[in-house]
Amino acid sequence: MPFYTIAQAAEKFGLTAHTLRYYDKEGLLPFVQRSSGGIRLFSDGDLQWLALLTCLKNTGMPLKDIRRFIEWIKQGDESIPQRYEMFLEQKKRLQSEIETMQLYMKRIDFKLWFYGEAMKKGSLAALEQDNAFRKERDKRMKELEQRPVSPVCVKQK
Amino acid sequence: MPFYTIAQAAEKFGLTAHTLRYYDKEGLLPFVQRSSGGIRLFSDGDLQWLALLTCLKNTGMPLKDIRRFIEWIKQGDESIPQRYEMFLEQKKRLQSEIETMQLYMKRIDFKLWFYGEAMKKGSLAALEQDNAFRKERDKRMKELEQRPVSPVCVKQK
DNA sequence: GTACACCTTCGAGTTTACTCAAAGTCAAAT
DNA sequence: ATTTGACTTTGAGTAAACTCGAAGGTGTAC
Repeated sequence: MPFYTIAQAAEKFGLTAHTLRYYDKEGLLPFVQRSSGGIRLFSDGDLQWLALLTCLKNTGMPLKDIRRFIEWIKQGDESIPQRYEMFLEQKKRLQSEIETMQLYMKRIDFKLWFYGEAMKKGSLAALEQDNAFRKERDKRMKELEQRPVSPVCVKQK
Repeated sequence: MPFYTIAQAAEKFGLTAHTLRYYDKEGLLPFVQRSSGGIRLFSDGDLQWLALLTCLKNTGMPLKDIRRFIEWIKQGDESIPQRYEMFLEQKKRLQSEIETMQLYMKRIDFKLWFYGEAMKKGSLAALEQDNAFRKERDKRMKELEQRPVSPVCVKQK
């Protein structure tokens, strides 16, 4: 089966048909064909493109930068260095994002430990009585970085 | 020095004073004291709280969920299990986020390799001529996962 | 004592990426 | 042939998190 409907394509990437039509309107799906009746036909190549699109979008690239990338593709070979550069930047951004996420993970693990101890004791006041706990807590807190979070790009759902 | 101004506090977390005032208005800074003249005084404890706030926010928690967490804190000991549960969920979410980011990294590395090869050859048409390249490309493309993009929460900047 | 940066509140505006409603069209099944 | 349900377009509306401007108070340096 060579083609997918908009709903099938959307489903494969956790999007809605609405969203794909929006992307199309915004010029982000430049290669999708139409049937004689005007219905969008998503080929395997289009799904590959969608995989790349969602990769870029979900790693923090704004839709307008993706549009610029499409312009570069349309320009052909002369824009290859710009495209390389773009992916290099995106890699850097993603690397620093992952590192930041790992620091956040440590903070969340700390709170899990903290509330786990609190549940054992039954109350926060009781925890504060415990010298051994306070010492351990201070030690663990010191290991948490207080970092000035650079261009972080995680969004709320 | 026991207190920081709003601008100093903002700077430590890569925010603006405007944003901190917005957070305060939204009830997200419930413990910040004021001077006799009404000026916000950020203590070390407040900075700790800001570190946690930015951690939760930047790992995808909406401000309204953070507000709910504040309500739990105000309720005292009886809400400790809910708070533990909240951090457990946040940990799961962050883990899956990091895994997804690592998959995206593979896709970006693939494109870097691809455009790197293209730059060596000088044109995409020339690349397509090269049997060895096509074989290697197909092999690498097969290793890219096409799907697992569940509740991803990275945002554009 | 006045300049000046920084603080205040309030409320309106912006950005980004959707998200949906309405009204109509297409294609397969009965 | 009609019905069903997924598809189409246009254009308006929404949500979240800021972001800014206006008008005015505060406090320290010269």
